[in-house]
Amino acid sequence: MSFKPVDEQLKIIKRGTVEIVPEDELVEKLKRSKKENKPLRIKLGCDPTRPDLHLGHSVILRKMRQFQNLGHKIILIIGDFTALIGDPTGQNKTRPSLSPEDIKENAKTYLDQAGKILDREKTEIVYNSDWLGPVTFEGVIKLSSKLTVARMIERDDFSKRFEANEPISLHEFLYPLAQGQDSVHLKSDVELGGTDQKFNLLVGRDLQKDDGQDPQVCLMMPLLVGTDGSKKMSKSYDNYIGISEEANDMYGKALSIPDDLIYSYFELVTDIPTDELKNIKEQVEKDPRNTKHYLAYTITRMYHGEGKAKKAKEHFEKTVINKEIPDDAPTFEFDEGSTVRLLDVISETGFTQSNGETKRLIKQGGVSVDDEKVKDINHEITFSSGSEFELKVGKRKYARIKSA
RNA sequence: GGGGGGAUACCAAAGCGGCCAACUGGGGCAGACUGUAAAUCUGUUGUCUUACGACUUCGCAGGUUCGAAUCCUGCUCCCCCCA
Repeated sequence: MSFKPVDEQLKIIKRGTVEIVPEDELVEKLKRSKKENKPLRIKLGCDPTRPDLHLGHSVILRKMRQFQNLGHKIILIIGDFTALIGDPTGQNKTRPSLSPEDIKENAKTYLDQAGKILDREKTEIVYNSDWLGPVTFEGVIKLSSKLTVARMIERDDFSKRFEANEPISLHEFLYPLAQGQDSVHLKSDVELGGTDQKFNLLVGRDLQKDDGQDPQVCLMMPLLVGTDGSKKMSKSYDNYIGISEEANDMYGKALSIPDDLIYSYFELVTDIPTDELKNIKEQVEKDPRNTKHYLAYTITRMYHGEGKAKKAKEHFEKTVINKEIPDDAPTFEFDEGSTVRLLDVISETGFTQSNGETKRLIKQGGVSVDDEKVKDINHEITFSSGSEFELKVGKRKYARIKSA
């Protein structure tokens, strides 16, 4: 196959990147690749501890996909061995080690999800236990002699934890070495990672040099800011949009991001052509509301297709903007002629955790029947022949209740 | 090896014999508002009960006491300092 001209490739590669270390080496690698008609080896390590991928992960996976589209070889490392350590990056706690069974299960889930973004056929998948597993204790000692303690503890992750009197296990120091050893083993040309991975990626360069290899180029992508608009997108902050989420949730969550994130979301997580991004920038200024709807639509479309994306848009307009009951609200039936307390009706729907919570909701005006707020916790509903009510509990829970 | 400090609800962190279901902040939930599921403001945040109230909860197991998250004993886990 023939590769695109280097400058064209570079333009695609650089979309959204924060830093390429060093950029001129990347250019050299691309030139050589084109000249020799040999794809670059692009490496991404993934940690099989959190099987729920979200848009934050998609930033890097999409970059991998772009390399793939340019004809390069992408290699996905399932960090089944490194997961035994747990990447300390960005952590304020030691991660628990996982059992081999968990890791296997998680890796599968990971691949299923990553397959929504990557071309699975053209992706090489490797497990780093294959080469890290057989390393002897002697090998570990030799490897660990290549990094100093000073260099390790100057890292933010560690120094903060150290100052806060939080535990740092010795084995966590081995993580960057293990990850770097992956690069040596795979002879990678480029490794991708978030900006928080810079240290780990650079260790890979050092180890490769030490091994006499042409060192990898490190390409850092920004950490996507979550829907709260401040912290990085992460499951533990609950500010994420999962790539396996329902279309409706995806749409709604995308719409909840602050306006000043609209552009970067277009740049980092959508397939909008790079040339169109300029227009998007103008649109955001002129009409943030509709541009954000377009963003929500685009994201939903990428993972669920046009049809579901349109429905999600309608669903949002119907329930949130017009505050109507959605078509797919569940139905609950009660005996004809019976009189049931609202409290028990809600309990029946399973919308709340306890009666205490239900009462609280009612008192606070969070429950309405047929569009009318009910604030009396003793309110009763009589089901006569053919009666049917629309019940709304909290912001987003709807049900139809009727007699049967 | 020696010395010191700590374990409290989803998280962080007060409380140190009754006034504690437990201050406060974050988070969550709800209301108002809004183009929005954002921001902001307000309320709320153990279980059961219409309510009075009852019950379970402060690392684990016992004990002292009319009464313990608070005192004592043992156990488990964690952090710091010195060596």
